[in-house]
Amino acid sequence: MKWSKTLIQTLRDNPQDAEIDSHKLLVRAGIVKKLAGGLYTYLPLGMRSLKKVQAIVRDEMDKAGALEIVMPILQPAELWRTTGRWDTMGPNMFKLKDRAEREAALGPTAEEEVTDLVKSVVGSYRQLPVTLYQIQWKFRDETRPRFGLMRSKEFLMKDGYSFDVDAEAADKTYWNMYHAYERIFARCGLKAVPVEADGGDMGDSQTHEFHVLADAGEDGIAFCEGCGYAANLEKAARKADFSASRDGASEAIEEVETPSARTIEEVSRFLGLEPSRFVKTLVYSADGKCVMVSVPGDRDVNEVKLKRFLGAKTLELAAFDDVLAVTGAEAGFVGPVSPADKTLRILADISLKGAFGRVTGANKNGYHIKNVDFSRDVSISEADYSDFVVAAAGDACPVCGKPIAIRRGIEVGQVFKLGTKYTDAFKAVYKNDKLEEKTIVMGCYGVGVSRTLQAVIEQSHDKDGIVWPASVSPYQVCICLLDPDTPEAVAVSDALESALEAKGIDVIVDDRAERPGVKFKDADLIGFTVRVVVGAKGLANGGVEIKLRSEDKSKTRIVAPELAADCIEGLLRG
RNA sequence: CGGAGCGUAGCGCAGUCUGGUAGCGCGUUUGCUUCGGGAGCAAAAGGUCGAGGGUUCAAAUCCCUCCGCUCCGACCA
Repeated sequence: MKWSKTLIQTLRDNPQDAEIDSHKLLVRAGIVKKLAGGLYTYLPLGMRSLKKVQAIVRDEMDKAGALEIVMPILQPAELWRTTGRWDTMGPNMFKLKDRAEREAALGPTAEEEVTDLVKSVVGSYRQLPVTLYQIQWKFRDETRPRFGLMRSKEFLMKDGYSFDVDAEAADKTYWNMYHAYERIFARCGLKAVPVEADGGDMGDSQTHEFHVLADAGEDGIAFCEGCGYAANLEKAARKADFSASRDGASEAIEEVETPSARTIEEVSRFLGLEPSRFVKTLVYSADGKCVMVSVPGDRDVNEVKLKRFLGAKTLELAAFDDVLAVTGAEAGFVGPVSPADKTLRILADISLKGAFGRVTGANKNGYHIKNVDFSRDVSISEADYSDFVVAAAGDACPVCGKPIAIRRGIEVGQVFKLGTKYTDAFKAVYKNDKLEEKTIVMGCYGVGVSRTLQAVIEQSHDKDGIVWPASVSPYQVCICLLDPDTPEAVAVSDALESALEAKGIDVIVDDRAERPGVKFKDADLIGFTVRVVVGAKGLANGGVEIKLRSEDKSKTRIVAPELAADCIEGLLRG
């Protein structure tokens, strides 16, 4: 392909609406162009890379035994009402009506659609297991689209769904997909790490997210250098540290006036004590019923853990009036010691078990209590002490006890055991060899294809631009033809282009009437894996100049034109 | 949805406070000179100043309403 025949627009300046490097580079290199917030056009270069990511995903899914299909983006509302998600997904779905007032949604995912399909097609254990997948545009009405392709309203996703006879078979399928995912991301040139995650509304389901570590990532991940434990912060557990709980002696309770000091920060400054001496107490409404939870003053409540512990469908901070009613005080002065409502269930973080010498709210506006002893002053049942805080750097790893670190990650994929949540709702059953009806056991597997593209850039760029891995580079080779008016140079370039194409290597020839500097800058910005310079000066020196984008200028190889194609092939292979 | 900022040529911006001819850099087009890391000179094209309304002799500028974009937060099977 000749540069002059394609459509490439590069920009010198960073777009004013881009924040992170990969987003700036996507735009500057002419990979994508924004149409509106969260909506992007893939320009010719971007389309090429996107197709390469798709091809890798498709290849690995096929090798793993999955079958490709395509399902409609426009999904009837009835499907979603069957599982109740028409309402629970609520505003995250783009909903619309046709001229006959029939409701539908632009698919944000396709569990309902695929389960409905399988229910009608599969009836026998002989047809199982089966895994179906599609690479299809998905739509989510994000409250805040961000960072280019990282969180957009419309994005390309590979979504796969497995159907097995029982949990044991589903487990095998799960790990089969897990390993396929490891290969997919490795082939895209990404270092993606699988991390344990919370199953959310799916209950106790097992799930792993695949994360690309990057400061720009939106998710927090707890890591243990010691044993390799990795978990999403929503899920990450810790070995509770009791040391801070038991310093000092247990003294008599003492009420102190703390007017207008509500936050831990304010009260600790007011009383001149470390935040860790305090107990932070919040009142939540779980499925409409109030519950109180206490955690160390320097920690945050992990609502996902709390919700899971309670088995609640909904969990939110209790309304102002409810807090007053159950505790007798306004938020800021509540505590676990004798709240107004004697039937109020009180939970506390495991690290507070047996703790004394603590400061809590007094359930009386303007007052706190000192010297609280949890085993003496607080009425919490044994079972209601659990892990309710967000893991933090330095916490003890739940597996090996070494201190954990917190990193940021971009979630590029997730594998998930769904159990029978959807097959129950749709009554998707099969008959076993004894003619008994059994419910199909499901799993689902997602790859954010467009997000993966950006994750590659986020993980692989330098000050000059993108550094594409060969597998997803829009063109693997860029020939900078410095003298497009010199027949000898053109002949060398054309011959090399043909030789590379004959080897199945895609190549773009920069044949523009631009100065060398412009071509070098653009080649670096777009980041083609291999750069070849064909110019009169080089040819006089004995050949063409070949270098990897990832290499320094000093590594440039000068190679005779007839040997160049083989040399490049070798570089791309490895 | 709450808080903050922004909207002027394809891109990046100045001009707005203090109303009076719409500007700069990059890019684009043409010509000449250049030519190994974003060249120089000369000429040119390109704008409903986000939209609508109001005030005024006069509005990019002041007032009102709306729309869009970005960031922080909440949210995220």
